[in-house]
Amino acid sequence: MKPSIPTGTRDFSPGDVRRRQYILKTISTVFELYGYQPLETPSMENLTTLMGKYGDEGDRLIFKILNNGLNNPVKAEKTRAAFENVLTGKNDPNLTERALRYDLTIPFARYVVMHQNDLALPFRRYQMQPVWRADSPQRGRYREFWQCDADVVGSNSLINEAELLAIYREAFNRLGVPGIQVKINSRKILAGLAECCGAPELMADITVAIDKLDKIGMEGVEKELLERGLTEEQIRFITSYLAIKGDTGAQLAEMASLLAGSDMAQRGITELQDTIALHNQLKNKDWDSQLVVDFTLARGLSYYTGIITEVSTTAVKMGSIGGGGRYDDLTGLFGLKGLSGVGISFGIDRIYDVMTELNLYPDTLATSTKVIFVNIEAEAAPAILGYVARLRQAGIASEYYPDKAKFDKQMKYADKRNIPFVGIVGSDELAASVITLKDMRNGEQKKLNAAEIVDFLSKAQ
RNA sequence: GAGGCUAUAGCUCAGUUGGUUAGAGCGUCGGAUUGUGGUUCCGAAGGUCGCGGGUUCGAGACCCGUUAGCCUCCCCA
Repeated sequence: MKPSIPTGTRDFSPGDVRRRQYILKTISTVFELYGYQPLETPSMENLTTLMGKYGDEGDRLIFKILNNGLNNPVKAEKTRAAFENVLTGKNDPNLTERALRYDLTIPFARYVVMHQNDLALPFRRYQMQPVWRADSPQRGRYREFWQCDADVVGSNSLINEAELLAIYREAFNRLGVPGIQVKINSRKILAGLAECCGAPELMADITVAIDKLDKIGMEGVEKELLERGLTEEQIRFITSYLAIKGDTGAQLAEMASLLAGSDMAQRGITELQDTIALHNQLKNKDWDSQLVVDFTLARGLSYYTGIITEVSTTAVKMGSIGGGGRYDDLTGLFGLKGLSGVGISFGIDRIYDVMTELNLYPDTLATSTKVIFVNIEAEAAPAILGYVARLRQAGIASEYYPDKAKFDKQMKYADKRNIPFVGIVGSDELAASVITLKDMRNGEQKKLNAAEIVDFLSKAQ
């Protein structure tokens, strides 16, 4: 049988894992700097927790888990009825009642409601775990991928928004990803647009269409709006909305006058202005990313209500590598009303792909073991095991090639593993109680005793 | 859900209008070299040409079906 892995998943070899851990470590360090605490939730949730939270398309993409014990003859009738139910496109708990998590936000909301009595609000948490989507894979899209979320619940302050934007910029600055654009918009402005053109019920259709502006152009957007049931007059209004350009201040002022008829939109504009002003107090001059207002930014998830944000890079052709926003009543879905939240997410797999394509990792990630002792003289085993024990005690990663093999083969092994030093203890060295230490990068060799080798390798790069 | 492309050695791929026994590079193993890696040189192993059917004297190639993978749209990180 030819081994394979499911579509849209991948193996990560040792070097890959080091690169991914570097990304995760960099981001978690920034999260911690901003006071966020780690959280983990189960890979699977009850299906009822997830269904209906991500829109129709989202529901379709949830990976469901088949119940165990379906072959139980006692339940055969129920199971058959459940299967009929599923054939009509519904879910049935007699067939499936659990699913793999689709994102980290809904499980977090579920967690907050379940642990509300133990939490000190406002509660800031970060979470770095895989999520699963039953989507058909393509470039930058996987069925299993990692997200890295930071959310805060129990605070309405825009300081949170301003800080989360700062987290994006700080993290991508530390990772050294070029061409980063952090785009922001407000759901309230989008709602105001729908309101002002007299089609509040078509807000979703309008946002989906205008979100594609940079992809399909103004004509494409107009065509799509028409198909989605907007009138010519409404489309003209949306066109004038999309035509607003210039620097941030001017754009916001112009938008305020265009959407003068909507209180909702005015609130959204004020929130954007305030968020940017707060962010400007926090920002670091060294960050070379851009914070840009983008009125076409929509974002799919239906639960957002305030500021929304999305991150992309101009350096590589790739979809968004992060996104987030405010959701006023997320926990309300689970019975806890009046708790507002705001959060962001880093798409680790896309960030990893971008950084791999641009080769943005520090060289130091490659090294692991510092010295390997070759196995050429069986009698030397006790002495060498003593050496590696001392080296490890001193914090130096050391190995002893476990099998007696040809010298040549062991040297090739050390070379392939990129191990910088090789320790040689044959009969001569054993008799003299020394180690011949070879630096694989320049070929130089020297004889050291046990104390000297610990000292030397502690200092050696 | 709609459309396009691909499937040949462990990996990446070549294979001429259909013509003898299926090719390369990389990797693996052995040797040059039983106490010295990277660079060389020699040799070896490794194939149901995705699967099933059809056309043909003859199919890796052409046709039909099927499965899987990749890509685009939709949507998303």
